[in-house]
Amino acid sequence: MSVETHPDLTKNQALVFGSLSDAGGPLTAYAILDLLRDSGFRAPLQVYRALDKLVEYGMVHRLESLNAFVACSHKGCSSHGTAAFAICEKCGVVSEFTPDKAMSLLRDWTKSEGFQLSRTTIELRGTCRQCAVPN
Amino acid sequence: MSVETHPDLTKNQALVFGSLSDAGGPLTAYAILDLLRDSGFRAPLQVYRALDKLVEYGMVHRLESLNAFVACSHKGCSSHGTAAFAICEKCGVVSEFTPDKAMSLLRDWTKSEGFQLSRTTIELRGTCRQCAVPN
DNA sequence: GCCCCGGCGTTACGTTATTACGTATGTAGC
DNA sequence: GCTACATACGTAATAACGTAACGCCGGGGC
Repeated sequence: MSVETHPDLTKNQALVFGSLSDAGGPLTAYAILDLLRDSGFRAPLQVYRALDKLVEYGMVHRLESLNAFVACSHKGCSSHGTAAFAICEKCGVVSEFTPDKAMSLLRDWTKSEGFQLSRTTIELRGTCRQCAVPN
Repeated sequence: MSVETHPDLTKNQALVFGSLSDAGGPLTAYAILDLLRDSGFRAPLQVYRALDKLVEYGMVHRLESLNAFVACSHKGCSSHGTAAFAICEKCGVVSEFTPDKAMSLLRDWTKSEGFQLSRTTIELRGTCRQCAVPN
């Protein structure tokens, strides 16, 4: 169904990724830990180690302003640019998108400054269309 | 020397802002607490309360990816757009800039989605010109 | 067999942030 | 003056987030 996209996951990595996929939204590391207690998880480090790898593989993103993690919304997580996130402060829904043009402008700035970019965080906080009171 | 820019700060707010200004770079809340023990600070909450106000006034920015705070680099903190930050992972230097064009594109996205934007986080991690090995 | 390495499990600890409660001070209305 | 209210403050306790250090295990290369 999905193209081959990631280096085979270990059991723990698969469990953590499964939790995030099933959740369909952001989870904190400790929330994941609680979800996986029945699967044998006992300590935060088990979660963090798996998350580190999943982030490295690009299958999971870290939301810095939430101290939480979310499964990448791209099917199969094939190659794609830097992700940005819109986070609704009312309902908690997170929308991922790929602001290529904006990134290009940010990269222009880094080039002019001689700054070697390794990672970009773009997070928008606000209210989603559903939650914006319509009347 | 500086134009009138902020609603008079309370003693604690002034102390915290002074610490950040003097530091010339990011500090964590607990680092500020340690700096201000001699001034009578005893508990984290004293720092966090002051920081909340300073951020609200736009005089201090929170760096989400660092869990730290930095004084706004605009003199007098007069009106300005959303700030972005380039953080050198080698030397820790933080450069603030105002990516108006990129923000405009991000706002285009929010408008098309009906997302009401309240706050934007843009943080670039990488290596600054000084720290990039030149040979 | 032997070594190395990546992943794993566990304990303990460090760091960051908040909840809850009570006190002090200023100001507006009466 | 007095009350009512809002804002700031002080303190203690605790919650939430993240990491260091240790040792074990299993698989691959030689």
